[in-house]
Amino acid sequence: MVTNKQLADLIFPNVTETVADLEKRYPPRDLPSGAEVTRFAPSPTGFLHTGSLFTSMICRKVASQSKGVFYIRLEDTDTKREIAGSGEQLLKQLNIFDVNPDEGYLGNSEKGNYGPYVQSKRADIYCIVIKHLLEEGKAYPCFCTSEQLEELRAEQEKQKLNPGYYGEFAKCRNLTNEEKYEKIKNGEKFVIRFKSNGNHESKIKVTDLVRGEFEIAENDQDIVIYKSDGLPTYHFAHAVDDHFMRTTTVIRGEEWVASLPIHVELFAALGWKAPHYAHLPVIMKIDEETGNKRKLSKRKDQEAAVSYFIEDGYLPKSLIMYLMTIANSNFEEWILNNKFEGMEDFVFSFNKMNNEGALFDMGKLNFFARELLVKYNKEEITQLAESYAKEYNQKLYKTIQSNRAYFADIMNIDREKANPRKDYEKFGNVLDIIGFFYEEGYQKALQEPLPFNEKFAKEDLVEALTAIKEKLQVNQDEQIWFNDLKEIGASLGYAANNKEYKANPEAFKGNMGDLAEILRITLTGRKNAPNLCTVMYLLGLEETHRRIDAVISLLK
RNA sequence: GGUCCCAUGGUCAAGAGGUUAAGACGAGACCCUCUCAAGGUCUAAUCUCGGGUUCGAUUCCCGAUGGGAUCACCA
Repeated sequence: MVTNKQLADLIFPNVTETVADLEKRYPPRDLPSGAEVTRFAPSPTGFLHTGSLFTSMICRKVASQSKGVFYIRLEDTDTKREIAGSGEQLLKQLNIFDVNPDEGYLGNSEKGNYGPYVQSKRADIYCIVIKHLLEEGKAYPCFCTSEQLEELRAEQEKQKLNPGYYGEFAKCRNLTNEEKYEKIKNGEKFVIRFKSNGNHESKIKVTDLVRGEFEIAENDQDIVIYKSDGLPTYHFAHAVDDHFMRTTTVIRGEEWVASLPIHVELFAALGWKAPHYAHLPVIMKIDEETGNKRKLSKRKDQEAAVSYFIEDGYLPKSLIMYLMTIANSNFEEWILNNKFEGMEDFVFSFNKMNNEGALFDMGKLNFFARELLVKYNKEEITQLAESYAKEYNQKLYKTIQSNRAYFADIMNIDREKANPRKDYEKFGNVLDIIGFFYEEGYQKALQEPLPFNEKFAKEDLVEALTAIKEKLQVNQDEQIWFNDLKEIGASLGYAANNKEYKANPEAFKGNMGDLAEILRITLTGRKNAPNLCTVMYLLGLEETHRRIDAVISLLK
């Protein structure tokens, strides 16, 4: 007769510690009442996903506002999918968004008394708990091969039964201890399964901080908790880690709702109190092919990777701000009332969260991004652009370096005034906007046909430009400058007074708008630009004349 | 397909058994104006459908439809 204990000893001969020892090693946290312990638990399988940023941002917020703890745990139990270095990468990107852990995995090191915070280093802990389950007869080794499991699945599908390893289909469940003992002795490969007592026909009530209370079928699957590679599966690691790390609130993606019954049963079998759960909606996007909503996909959507926003020169805070509007429906009004400042004072609450996945709205992100960028003064915005460019945009960096003061002046156009321009939402496209200030961008514009108004003959254009070149001075004062231009215009037959022009357009060559447009196109190559007085001032008289000459010769 | 969740303008959404059904982004118009941006004023645009309960339903209930999530020795 082989007892559970003997079987457990055979499987884990070196495990001597007990669950009680673990309880002692990881005592309840000493925190003020109401403090929440949250965690972000990524797998090191790639770069930070926008949805993960969303989740971790909320974890950070919930812990902070309750004076609790937010920690990071690396879930690296899937050795096949692991990408080297991505754990560090994740951490670095979180840091860019100011989502920093209080404890846990920190790359090369870790901090806190509830570690290790990397699952692959916790094998001994999982084994202690599994051994305990084995001894209690709540888990058992399973020797089924993947082929056998596939066959089983195929058969179940044929019979339209729920697929999986449960009830009568859980063959290894019925093996006697002697048989199990024998197989293990013979070196047969095995996994360890949790023995479920659940009934798929009955329902359990679960409570979710976002979704409220709802019913869901009990788990009846004998899920794998210990893989043949000696590492635990997610479900088991979740129960063990979040128990011993004393997590109070598990905040994770909606994709986990379906496995909640497993987790509930696991916690109950272990005799532990389950944490609170908050399952967050997924951020979506309309699929161009099907027209349906779908999860933001790293492969298809650039905005699924936070690196996209970083590399395109968005202020990290603007993404966070936008994400917060998805997180809490009352945030947007709040932040508007607070003039886009003091986000950390906003009180997040789960019941202000919609449990439907929102469509990612680039337009709204851009709105926040512009509002944020407009707050910086000349030196700050230049500094920001410079440090972005240095790391992510060499072309912009060279442009800035060629004449930093000039770049600063350009960025400062109509900036330090009551109603500043809001030209930029990110630094990735500033060169598209201000390129004409530079020789390269200007030359590029000259390659295209210049968009002069067709009502003017070439001779008119040359005449106007010649007069401007002769008489118009650079001036910082917009009024003086514009009066000068008016005078020139009047002498050429352009109406200085628009009402007069409108009353009798035939009497004039055009109005001041027409004349200004001729100059504008000449200096910038385009019909839209910041006010011409400033453009001319920044370009300088010499460059202005050079450009006028260039266009005149182009016209001839 | 089974199970769970969800359904208000283009998007994010507030809302209550009786409302002129908020607000924000976006769009359009006008004003300002050397163009653009900004700013100001204004406009258009929403309760998926069918039953039931009720004096009255967009709101509560049921069903349909649609959408989302999930069904691994992945997390």
